[in-house]
Amino acid sequence: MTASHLAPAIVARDVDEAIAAVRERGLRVSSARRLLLEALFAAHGPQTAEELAASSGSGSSTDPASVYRNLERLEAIGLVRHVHLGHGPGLYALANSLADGYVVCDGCGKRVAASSEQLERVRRTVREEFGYESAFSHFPIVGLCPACSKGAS
Amino acid sequence: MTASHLAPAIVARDVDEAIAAVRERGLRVSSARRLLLEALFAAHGPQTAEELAASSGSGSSTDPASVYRNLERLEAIGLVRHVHLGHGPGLYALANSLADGYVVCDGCGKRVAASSEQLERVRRTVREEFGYESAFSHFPIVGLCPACSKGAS
DNA sequence: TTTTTTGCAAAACCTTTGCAGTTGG
DNA sequence: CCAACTGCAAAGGTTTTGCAAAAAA
Repeated sequence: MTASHLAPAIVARDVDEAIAAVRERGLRVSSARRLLLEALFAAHGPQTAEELAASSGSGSSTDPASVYRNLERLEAIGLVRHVHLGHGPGLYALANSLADGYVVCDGCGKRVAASSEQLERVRRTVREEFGYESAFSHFPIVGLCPACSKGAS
Repeated sequence: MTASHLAPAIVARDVDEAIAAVRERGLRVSSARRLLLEALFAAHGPQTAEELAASSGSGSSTDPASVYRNLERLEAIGLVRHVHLGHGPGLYALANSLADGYVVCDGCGKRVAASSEQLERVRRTVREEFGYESAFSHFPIVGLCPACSKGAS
């Protein structure tokens, strides 16, 4: 319903469940992988690969190349997703912790995570108007927040 | 109404009007600038900086650095806008030729330019649901087109 | 003449790739 | 043991920046 050509999202409650899912798909559980999963579970919002690399390991961080490769593989199996909320690097999160969508203010940069209920009406309107099954989890809805709208003409 | 923190869009019907606008804002009319404007007027859809650099000048192309600097300046005064329709480089177009929004299919990549009338209802729904004045001219609406929706479960 | 703009070169930034060595199963 | 995975180094693609020379006003 929110899907696409991506692998269906895997729901993993904790690192152990995620590790089990990784093993189930025939991937190995290396320590870099485990550390990345821990970093993803510890994260509060979507993170850059660099941030995840830094928090993968206490002191010693995982090499960025491995982080990118692992994010790619975990995304391929449906455990991870990434978003682009602006001009910077992509942001990664566990598929089941990623908001259904994001709304960002073009004026002040404020980001709001949108619930599936809030998005339902937007999706319906898009469906009726364009015939597309839309999702706002890869690119956000961009606009002006109430405060910034007032400032503009 | 579709605006943001960006300069209001300048409407220029042809290269001469654009050049006049450039001069009015105190910018100079160099030949690189003129060639870029010609390329923008000749373009059929939004173009990458590289494409614009290549079509700026017959045989001799303008240096990419100058193209980027000029696109930035022209965007700052409201003559140009840019869009991100996917993972590639940004796409640039004259502000008054850019569609009000874009809808792209996550499955087959098909891109549809959306009219302001079609987007009006989407914008209203977003306004009611989130209080934001949204625009889909910087990031597109992403989803599955009718054909690709059928293919998916 | 003064200020803007250009081209070139170099760097910055984010991400991917090749490869030889290591590790998980 | 063997395939998968790692770190390192190098490269790729896009965009930015510094600077001296050239061009616009």
